[in-house]
Amino acid sequence: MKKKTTIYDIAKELNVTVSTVSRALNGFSTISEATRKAVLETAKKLNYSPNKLASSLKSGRTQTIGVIVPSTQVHFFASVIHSIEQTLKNAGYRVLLYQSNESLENEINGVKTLLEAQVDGIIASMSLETENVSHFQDVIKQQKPLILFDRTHKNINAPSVTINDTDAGYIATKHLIDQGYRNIGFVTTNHQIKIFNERFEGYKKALSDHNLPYVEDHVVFGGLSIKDGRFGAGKLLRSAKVPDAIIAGDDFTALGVIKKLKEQDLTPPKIGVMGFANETFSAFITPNLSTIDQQANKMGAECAKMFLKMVKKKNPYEKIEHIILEPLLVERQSTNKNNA
Amino acid sequence: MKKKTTIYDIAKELNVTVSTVSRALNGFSTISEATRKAVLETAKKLNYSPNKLASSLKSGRTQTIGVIVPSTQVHFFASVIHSIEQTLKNAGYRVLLYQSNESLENEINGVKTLLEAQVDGIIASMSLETENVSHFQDVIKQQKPLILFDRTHKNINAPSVTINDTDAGYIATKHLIDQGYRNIGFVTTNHQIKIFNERFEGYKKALSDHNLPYVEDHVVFGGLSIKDGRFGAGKLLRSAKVPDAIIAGDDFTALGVIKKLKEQDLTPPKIGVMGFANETFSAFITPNLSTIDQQANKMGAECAKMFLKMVKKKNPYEKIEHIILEPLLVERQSTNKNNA
DNA sequence: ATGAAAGCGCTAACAC
DNA sequence: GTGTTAGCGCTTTCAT
Repeated sequence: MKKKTTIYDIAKELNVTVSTVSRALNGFSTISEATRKAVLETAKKLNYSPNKLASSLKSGRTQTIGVIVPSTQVHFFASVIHSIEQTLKNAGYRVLLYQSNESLENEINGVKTLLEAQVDGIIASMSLETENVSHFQDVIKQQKPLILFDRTHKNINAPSVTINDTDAGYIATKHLIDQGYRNIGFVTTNHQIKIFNERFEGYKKALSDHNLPYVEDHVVFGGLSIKDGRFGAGKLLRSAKVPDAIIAGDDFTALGVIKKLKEQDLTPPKIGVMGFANETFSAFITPNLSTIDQQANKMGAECAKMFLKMVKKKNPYEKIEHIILEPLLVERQSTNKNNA
Repeated sequence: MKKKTTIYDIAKELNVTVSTVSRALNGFSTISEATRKAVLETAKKLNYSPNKLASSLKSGRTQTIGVIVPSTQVHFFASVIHSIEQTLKNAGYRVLLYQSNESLENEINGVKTLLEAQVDGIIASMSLETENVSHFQDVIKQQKPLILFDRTHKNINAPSVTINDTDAGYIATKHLIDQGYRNIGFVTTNHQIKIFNERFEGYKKALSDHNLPYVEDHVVFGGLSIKDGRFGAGKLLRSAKVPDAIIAGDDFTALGVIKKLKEQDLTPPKIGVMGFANETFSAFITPNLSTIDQQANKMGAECAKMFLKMVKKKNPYEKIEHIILEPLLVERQSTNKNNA
């Protein structure tokens, strides 16, 4: 393995200095056309490939952004990552990926790792475990752009891109009410993540706006998964007054709810079911699932644009923007009461 | 924004030299316990965070691996990335992500970008467009580990992790035959990617092993998508002898096939349908879809392990290993002929 | 239009 | 056990 070509090799070959080569390579205007051409040719001939590490060390900027998500296995996060990378690569940035796996410890390590790698900024969605957010404060302290999406936290004063989750909860509930359902249950999580609280608030507000009582027995706090959905539905079916519709914390949980209901011959829309997230499968299951679309692609693109905006400011935190996307109601069979 | 602390600041504070600090920080044994402790404390006090860029520049290793996939939106790739990152982070490596979006140009740029970022190796699955592979040869020329997974190419002499796609095609076909289907159609792609050719070979071999004729009209070459599936199914339904089962190139295509069949009141398993990939939704659609699992998580983990093995050799290409995982048959309703 | 040289933060070979 | 110093490859200020 022969040593890699550096600008010194090019300089030597042409009997010029490295500064000339560097300028030629970077398209400075103070270089004679002849020199530039010679440099470019020699670079090609010697198979030169720039070492961005060195220029990063000098400039203090790596053209790399860190992205922290719970898991790429969750389609929503994979989609957000997709658009972040797509958008940012066009602006000359690379994406360094880190998964927290819903663990706070991992997340802390992620921030540390990414900062040590000298990323120019971080885009993150928090783990379910995260309550103390001091690791994220470290990013802000360094005056590097930090953008939070979807799962944010009240104690952190950074820009964010979210959907309006109160609206999301409201819209989901209102949709069920509009369809004629009156006793609406809710299977959600007890984690202290803003979005879940907000959806719950939206749910309560919709009930109250439509003069429906809030029934404590109609809310199940647990985890979010197919299994939790089955469990939640089971619990609701055993409650004093059985709900005629159920909102689940996400589409997987909704799937569990549906499975349970099918077993009891209460296949939706007999009992209405709504999810959150609009996973790929939700359109294809039977009955297909009404849900709230969280605009993953748009969210990723907005995060990327926000980063690009912040990164060119001397003080990125001078004016903190919060972008709130509107949740989209996706009406499907599982809430189509008239066809019950 | 105050300047970041370096080992020089720590050295000055303690009246020692940077080498001492460096040694203490890196746990060299030639440092007195007292000094080490003092350094560690001061580092903490000054909020020191190492600049890995600098050490990478010095050492020539970045502890970063590049991963190139068509798109994180495809669940299979997202899963592979998931395990790669999980496995590699434990070994102290970071993952730099690049999506080709099935475009050769992007893929070429990806390799270039990652090499310029001085990654220690690359794990990649090729775009559908890729026929010329010289950009990948550049990685090998640099003697950096290159590991290809799932979508490989005959012209590239690098380690790979794949599933046995001939077997996959064979197993899928044989399963249908075992279920009693006799006229088996195939909706696949015309792209020159090894895995698709191999599945097709497996399909033909299974037919011949079971004394079934290979009927040219029963094979549709097109794209892979829900739409292509509908189209392919439509074409097969119009053929002289309508097939009683259809294998689709992937689960999305299978979904399209199923939709078309449902419209014609030929809902599987009336006509049997098999997919490839075992996407999340495949278990939840109606009828749920028999498919071939490609062991995404295992594949990612194997890629990561292969990289770790190669990276510690002086000549990583001394002995090129090809890991071939067995495809897993996932039997579900869509091929359950006895329940038709 | 080009050259000389300092320095980004860290490591390591070589002294003492 | 600790210090000195020369780079890693590149950018950039200051000269010429």
